[in-house]
Amino acid sequence: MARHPELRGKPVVVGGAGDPTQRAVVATASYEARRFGVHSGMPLRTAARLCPDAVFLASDPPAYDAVSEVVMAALATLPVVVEVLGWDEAFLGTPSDDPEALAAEVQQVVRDAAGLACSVGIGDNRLRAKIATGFAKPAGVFRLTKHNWVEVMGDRPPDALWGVGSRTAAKLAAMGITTVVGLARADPEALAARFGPTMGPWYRMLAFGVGGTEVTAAPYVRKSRSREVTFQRNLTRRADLDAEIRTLARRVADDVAEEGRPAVRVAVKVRFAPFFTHTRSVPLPTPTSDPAVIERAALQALARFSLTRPVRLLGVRADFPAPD
DNA sequence: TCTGGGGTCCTAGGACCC
DNA sequence: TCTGGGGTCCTAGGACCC
Repeated sequence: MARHPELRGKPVVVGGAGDPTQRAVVATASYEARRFGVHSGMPLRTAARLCPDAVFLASDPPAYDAVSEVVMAALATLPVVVEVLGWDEAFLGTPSDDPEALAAEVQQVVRDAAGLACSVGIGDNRLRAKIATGFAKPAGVFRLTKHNWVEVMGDRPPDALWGVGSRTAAKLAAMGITTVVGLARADPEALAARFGPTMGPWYRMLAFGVGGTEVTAAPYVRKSRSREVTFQRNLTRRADLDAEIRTLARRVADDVAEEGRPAVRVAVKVRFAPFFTHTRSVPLPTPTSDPAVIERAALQALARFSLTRPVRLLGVRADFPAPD
């Protein structure tokens, strides 16, 4: 909307190359488009069917990188600890007697710096602040704390919680758990038996609204770098697969070099038609950033697959050593 | 001819060791 | 003529998030 004011008020869908006949998904959509049922993650093709009059725009990551930097730099001028979460989100950590006033200040600072509106969620921990942000949209402010947690969240489905997705929600439903309150009252032993000793009890804690409060400005240390590509037409020839893996491996090697730390493992991801995804990985004999070694390892990993079905996606990932 | 790209974390099974 | 118990490491897959 900032780049194309003439599109304000119209249904706009952003994703892929902006061509709804291609294999790609919706990155984001204007509220006008959402009214037709369009949402993030939906195939562009489907979006075009639901909303044929929508304007389709290509995703432009370099532009979002640049604007994101402007926004995050603006947030850094505030008397808070800023923890960046991605292109368009950050935790701001601070005690405050008047968080709504601070939220208004945040919105003003972002508007001045980037000409963008934003939503602010206020919470007494990270989980509640994060969930509150959803209720603040569009461009509003919402406060979620222990005082209104049950009232706001109690009757909602468990996947309203940050960390519970559709798969877990379905498993919970099969156990008879269909609300946040129901999850809070669930038997921890039963949850541990179903989801493991870490995840089971953790889901129940989420239902109580329990979450960490620390916000850190410590620099982000990546644990892996990866590149992947979905082909517009499935690949079947082995020579084509090898060539694509070489290209991806070289891009990953560039990323590893940029990281300034050697990689210890290389993994290859293959998505077969219609949609089965498998991975194979090989440890590197010694930590390295050498593009030739990374490329050879990727080809080795690819060779471990039985490549009989058509391939719709290939990916290469390099892992960095785990911290001591 | 539905289903992106870039990440993180947890789980489970097998190998291996004492 | 039946094959323990405990531990660690490696690997692949699943789930989730932006």
